[in-house]
Amino acid sequence: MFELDLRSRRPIYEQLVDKLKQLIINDVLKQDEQLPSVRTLAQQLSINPNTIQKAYRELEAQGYIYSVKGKGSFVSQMVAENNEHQIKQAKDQLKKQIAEALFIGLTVQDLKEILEEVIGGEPNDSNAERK
Amino acid sequence: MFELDLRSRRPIYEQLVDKLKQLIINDVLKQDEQLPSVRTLAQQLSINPNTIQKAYRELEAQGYIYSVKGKGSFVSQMVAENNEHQIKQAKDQLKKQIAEALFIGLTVQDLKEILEEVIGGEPNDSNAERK
DNA sequence: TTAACTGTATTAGTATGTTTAGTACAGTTT
DNA sequence: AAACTGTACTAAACATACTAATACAGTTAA
Repeated sequence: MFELDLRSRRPIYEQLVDKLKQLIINDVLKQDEQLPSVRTLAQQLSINPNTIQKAYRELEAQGYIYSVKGKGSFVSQMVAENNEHQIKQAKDQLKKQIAEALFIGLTVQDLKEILEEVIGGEPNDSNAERK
Repeated sequence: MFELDLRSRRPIYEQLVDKLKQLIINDVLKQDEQLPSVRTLAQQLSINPNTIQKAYRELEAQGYIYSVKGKGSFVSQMVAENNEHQIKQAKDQLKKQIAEALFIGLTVQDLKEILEEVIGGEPNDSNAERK
């Protein structure tokens, strides 16, 4: 399903959270699609089921998936409600990131290109309402 | 000089690296300005000098400061040369971050505002050359 | 030269976090 | 009932972060 760097100083469960987020965001894993079970995925990746569970728990806490005992774990639909804190955090982080990018040498042109590139693949959301 | 959250799960030295980066990027610490010595800063922050040193070592590795034995640590001038890898990394990370921001509910309008906001405080760099 | 500063290195001990292993229990599906 | 699902718990191994103490080398000013 994907590759992990077991030798990295970055915890496996964090790598897992990141990879799965990307799959969900990029719509590779679609809404309500079932994720592999903790045991199955653990076997596929040759790591401990507890590590998978930790990643799933984190993803559930962040609202990316939901788990049902006895059934499985599924991709949840992202709702912009109740996310004010998360949104503010994302904004702050982006500001930092952009300032740092400029500092190390990216041009304003670079940034605009990146923005256009990412927006290109997204449905136009600029009329969306958020309470 | 700044505040640290000793109770955070985030390592102290990482918080230090982050704070100092921000000070350098925002020109609070200016080029060739001397940073507090590892011992002085350690005393001010009530933490171990080794932890400061670890942060300084990391900042030096990332090119933000340079240290001279017997003299001290100083803010270095950021050069866009030799940073191709770092720049590519920053671009990739920004793309990820933006995609995630859109996913959790930020609008394209939000992103454009953020970009304008950060660019506003920066010298216009769009004519800069990078080999 | 000496004293007091600077960065740097090393060793050891403690604490915390990550990962594995094993076991167990509850709910679902066939 | 059997085989799957998520979830919880304990114990041990291991890695990392941090502190503490000490030491050494280079710089600077008295």
